[in-house]
Amino acid sequence: MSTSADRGREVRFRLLAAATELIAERGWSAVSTRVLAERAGVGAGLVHYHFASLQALLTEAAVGLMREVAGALGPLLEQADTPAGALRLLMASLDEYTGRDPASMVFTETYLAATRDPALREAVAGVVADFRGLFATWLRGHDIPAPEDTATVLAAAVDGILLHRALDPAVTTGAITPVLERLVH
Amino acid sequence: MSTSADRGREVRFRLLAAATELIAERGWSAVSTRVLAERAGVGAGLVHYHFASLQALLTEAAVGLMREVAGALGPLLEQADTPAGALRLLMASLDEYTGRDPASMVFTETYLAATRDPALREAVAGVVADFRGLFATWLRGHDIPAPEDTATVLAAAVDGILLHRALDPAVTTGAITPVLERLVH
Amino acid sequence: MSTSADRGREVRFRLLAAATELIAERGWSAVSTRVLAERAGVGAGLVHYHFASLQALLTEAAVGLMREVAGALGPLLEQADTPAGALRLLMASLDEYTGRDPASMVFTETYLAATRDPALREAVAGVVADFRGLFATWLRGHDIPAPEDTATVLAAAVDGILLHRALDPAVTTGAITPVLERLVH
Amino acid sequence: MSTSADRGREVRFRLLAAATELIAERGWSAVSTRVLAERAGVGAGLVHYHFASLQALLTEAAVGLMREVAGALGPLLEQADTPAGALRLLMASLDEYTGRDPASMVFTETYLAATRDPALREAVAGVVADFRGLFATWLRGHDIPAPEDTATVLAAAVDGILLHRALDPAVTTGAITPVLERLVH
DNA sequence: CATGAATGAGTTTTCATTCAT
DNA sequence: CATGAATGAAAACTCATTCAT
Repeated sequence: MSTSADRGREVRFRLLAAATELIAERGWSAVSTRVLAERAGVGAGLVHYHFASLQALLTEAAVGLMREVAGALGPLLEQADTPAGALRLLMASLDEYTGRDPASMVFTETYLAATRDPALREAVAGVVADFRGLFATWLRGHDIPAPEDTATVLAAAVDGILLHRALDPAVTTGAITPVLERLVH
Repeated sequence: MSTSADRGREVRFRLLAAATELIAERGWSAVSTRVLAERAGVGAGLVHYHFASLQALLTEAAVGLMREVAGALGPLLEQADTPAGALRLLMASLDEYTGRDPASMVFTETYLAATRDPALREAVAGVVADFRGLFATWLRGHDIPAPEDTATVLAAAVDGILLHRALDPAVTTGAITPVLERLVH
Repeated sequence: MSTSADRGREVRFRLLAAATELIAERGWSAVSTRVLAERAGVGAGLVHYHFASLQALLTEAAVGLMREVAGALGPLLEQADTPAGALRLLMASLDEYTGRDPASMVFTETYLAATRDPALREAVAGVVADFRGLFATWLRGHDIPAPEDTATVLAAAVDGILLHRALDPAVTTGAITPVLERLVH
Repeated sequence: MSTSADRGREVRFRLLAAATELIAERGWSAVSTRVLAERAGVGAGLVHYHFASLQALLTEAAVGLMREVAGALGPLLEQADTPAGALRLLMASLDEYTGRDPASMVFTETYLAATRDPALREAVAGVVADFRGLFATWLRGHDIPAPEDTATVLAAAVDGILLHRALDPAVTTGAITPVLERLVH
């Protein structure tokens, strides 16, 4: 019933949520403590009360979101019978992401920020490795040659597609899926 | 003979060169006029003398570099006989880019900056469209089905690979090329 | 038996000990409640529970240490037979202080802080007056002319030496003692 | 006639003057950019335009003042015929400093700050070494035994006296001079 | 007696841009 | 064509203190 600790948790949560929104809207390096606190509806001083630094807060928020999104691959693969089916399910789920939606933007922003922050890079690399590993295991179980490398290409293609779709909405899964299916025959 | 105008051109050029370096090193939004002028070896006031704004300078520099790099596709395709051969040449040229080198960084930085700057987006979209168009035409001439969409996938894959390779150097063209060849039989 | 009150005393003591450490390490005005509580191993809120203000805590800690150090003069003088002997004992005890050790730093930090805090100044002036008075009485008993003023000069010299020794370790008691002996024949 | 550069020099000068005032009034670590700019009557942004950091500005100001004050020893010694005479002149000039006046405060504040800033320490140590060296040379020329060590003691005594006089105005040169004369017989 | 979340003003520093020369 | 001083807002971060629990 300790309302004090509860309020603390609530504030932390709101800050993390505001962080993902703002990374998407303004870009990683344009998220300021001021706007962050304002968006979260808390006092500006609380940012550094709950987090060691702004970077630490952004990192926790971004990696959390990435893990959540990438974690959807597991259930998705369980529903698939054939590689082509899995690919179609993956592409279907990709339709939720326009390349300019919050989640897509956070992915790319974080990839880029990771280039300049070793701690962040390690965390992000972990998420990507998990995604690739899970996919590769499934592909091997379905007799796809070079399953590791195929997973690597598919993971990269997914992010590349989001990157390009942010510039050009004509990059649709409808057009792309038939081409990508060639990868899993 | 107009030494004065020549010096002006020289300063402009040096500023543009410094801009691409710094976008790569520090990230698009962390390039400041002071550092820019220092790197170019000119007075700080000159930035706004030669360019309307810092953003305008960054845009001109980044798009210029992108056009230059993407323009290498033409000569490359002229050397190729078969689609698989073209892919191998493309991958070979990709080995120059580690994902963390200046050119790669400028590409990703600019993709992201373009998300938030309409003028920049249009310019970048143009570069990408040219790349895709050139590639698609070539693929059509070599009887690849769905040449446009194949070019789209390949262009996206290339950028996705650079993005992932920045995080994990194990993403090598050696591993990836055989998989990508499936896209072009 | 009152464990609760005992714990309170213990916390007070730990805070005071942490305060002298931190005044020495960081300087009087750079001691913050957060670091203080951390060093003492107690919650941050306790600082203001046990002390009226941070300044009050620092004052109590610093003056306590000064009184302790200055109080060593009494026993020292009891061991001395001649003025020169007393001086040599004083200089020998001065060798414990390098000018950059915790006690020396607290002395100088507190002298300076006292300049701007009347309550602190009074307390510090009392400590110095006691030191001078004790020394002067002893000097008078040993037929040194102008015992008060001699004590004043010696007390000032001691602090001046610590101040200079912090900058230049070559200011050793070995070199200085023969000169200071001239003050007491 | 370049008013622009002149104004720059003027601003630099005013900032340095304001710095010594404020170090004396508030203490080294309590001088903030805001108050500094306000006192100097310039915009707050100018502090970091003209100086690399606040510490650099404080250092330049303090060391400049110390050199100026310590430099007065030379002319003073030229006026003196005997060691006792030199001491009396030194003490007379010391009467300008009450221990709580700007110059005295800057000296002690800077000694203390030098403890925690290597660059500052070196600069301050240089000033003190010059003072001691000049004095020692003069003492040697007047047949004082152990001239170096005597100069060391006198320099330390002078600063110690200022330190104690800040706490207790009763520490007058009138009382002290006769005692110190014993050092130069 | 103790906790730790919250506050709001404070800190140094960096910035793009303007403008007089 | 070029300089560099100036501006004013914004950045991240720290702080002593209060207070509900």
